[in-house]
Amino acid sequence: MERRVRVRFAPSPTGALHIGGVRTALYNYLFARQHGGDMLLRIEDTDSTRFVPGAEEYILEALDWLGIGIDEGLRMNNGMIETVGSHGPYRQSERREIYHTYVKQLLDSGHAYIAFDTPAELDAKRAEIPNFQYDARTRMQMRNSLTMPADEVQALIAKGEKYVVRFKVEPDEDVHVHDLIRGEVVINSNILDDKVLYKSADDLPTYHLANIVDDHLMEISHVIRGEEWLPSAPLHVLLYRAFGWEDSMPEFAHLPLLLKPDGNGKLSKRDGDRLGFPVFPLEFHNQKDGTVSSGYRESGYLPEAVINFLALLGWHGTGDQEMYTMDQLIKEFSLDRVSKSGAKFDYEKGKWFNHQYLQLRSNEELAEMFMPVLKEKLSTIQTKTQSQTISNKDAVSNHQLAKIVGLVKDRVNFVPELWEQANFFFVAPTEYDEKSLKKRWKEDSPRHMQELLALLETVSEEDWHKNEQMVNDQMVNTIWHLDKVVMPWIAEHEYGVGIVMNAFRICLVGAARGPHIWNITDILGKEETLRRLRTAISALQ
RNA sequence: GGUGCUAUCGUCUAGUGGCCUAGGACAACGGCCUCUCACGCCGUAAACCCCGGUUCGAGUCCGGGUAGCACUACCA
Repeated sequence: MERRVRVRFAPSPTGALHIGGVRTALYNYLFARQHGGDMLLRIEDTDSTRFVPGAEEYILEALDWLGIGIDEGLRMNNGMIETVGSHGPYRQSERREIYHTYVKQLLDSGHAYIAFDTPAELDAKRAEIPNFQYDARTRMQMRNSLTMPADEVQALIAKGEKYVVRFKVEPDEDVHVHDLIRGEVVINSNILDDKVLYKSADDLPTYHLANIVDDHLMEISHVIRGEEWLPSAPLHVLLYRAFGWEDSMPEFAHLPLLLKPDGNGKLSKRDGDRLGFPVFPLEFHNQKDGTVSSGYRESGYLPEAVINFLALLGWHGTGDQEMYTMDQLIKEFSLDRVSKSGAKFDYEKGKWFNHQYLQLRSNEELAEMFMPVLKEKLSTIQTKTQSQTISNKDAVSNHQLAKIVGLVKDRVNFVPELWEQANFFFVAPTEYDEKSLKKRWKEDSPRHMQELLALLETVSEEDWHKNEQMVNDQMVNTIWHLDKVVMPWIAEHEYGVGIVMNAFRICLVGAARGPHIWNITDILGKEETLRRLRTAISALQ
């Protein structure tokens, strides 16, 4: 019988969603879509002490931004959280009643017991016995319903004494876990401890119990999660068995971890701060500890680039293809092509992906994304210099901005970088790059510029922007009218083309950089070009 | 310490016993293009953790080392 594919992403609202978690969500999503199944989102908030306000919204918004769609459970819809599906509630904190039933079932069937040991007592035990483990060897020395008379247990509970329910792990049994990525994993139950399943202190189960109960009730067919869960997978198998659900137990797939780019170990929040790149999809303001974490979205990343980048960190298709759309990923993804070993987070590759996807966007789209950045930059300059340097009237038209963006986009990886590449279009140079001057500003340059100024003054406003496209050998060459004016003049006086043009460039840009000079003069216009020329001539005497 | 997982260029990876003189991509380096800086294009350098075994033949299978990582909570 073919079981309907139902997978879930079950984050904990303890802060911003880590990029590794995003990848787990992505793989779940790809798997669900490929099999025409359901992608669920469930919130695992069974640790009341670690709850962070806003984390849930953050997680849902991040997935929404990335295009990782949710079919059931909690999801974001136009900025509002909505719940869909008939297997709810989808927040574990709202499922207390359900867990009570199953805790009782385990207690009644003898698969679990009640324990009263306080944290302090447990600590003492750990200090006393090296490698202490609460299990078959030690549980009879502890304060629990296995060692105490039933009426005493009832009395303590009635008194309001805090207790936990522990899973009774049978010793010396080889537990087999079939993993879709790693094959058969066998672990002896002796190394498992009697895990806490439920704590009366906050009337909530722990992850292990809630996870099994929910996956069963929500009819999850495949559990795709990080490798850090592999060691507890045998416990989960035992739990399914204790409930009598082994026949409908989901399949497991444990994903390799995302590692630090330098050194070793799991990628952590700290690494982002330390190495200067985001480890979260969106910027997050943690209300609990007041920290702010940078995000991919705010850093100028395109969601499709983040998806592509993440997809290839631990998975690879059959060929040499690197660029994948979400639809292609859905088609090509397969768990047996997921690597077994951890992947160091290659931030440089991420930048490259963003560059690729940026080039695929239209100039108009990029201009729209760049507009807020531009406005902000211009306003800070304006306040700093009392608007002396703003040369381009007040507003830049969308059309004009798209044109500018088109000239420089191939040299940036991120939208905000457009400013560094295009700032001279909006602000006249106030100083001239020393290195460029040293190399390109010659003794004759002031005289050359003087003559060039005179020459350019003769060009009509109309001719200034004129150009024609020459097509030959599939190459499109733009011949500008100004080119036809200036080049003969250079040739006639036997000036060096490089010498004149570079000096001219410095006058307009302030440095030896930027797109083709006639593109610059076109955008700047005659008036502004000549003004910058005059300013430079007097400044660089 | 215990248990488990993993091991190909600096990084992500292709490789499922002969197609491997180990392929691609990022990064690095060099060249070309060019009025500049970039982009782009072309090229260079760069890896099978070690030791055994199986086999006519091993990066690929097996065993043992070694190393890295994860887990070892009334966290998830």
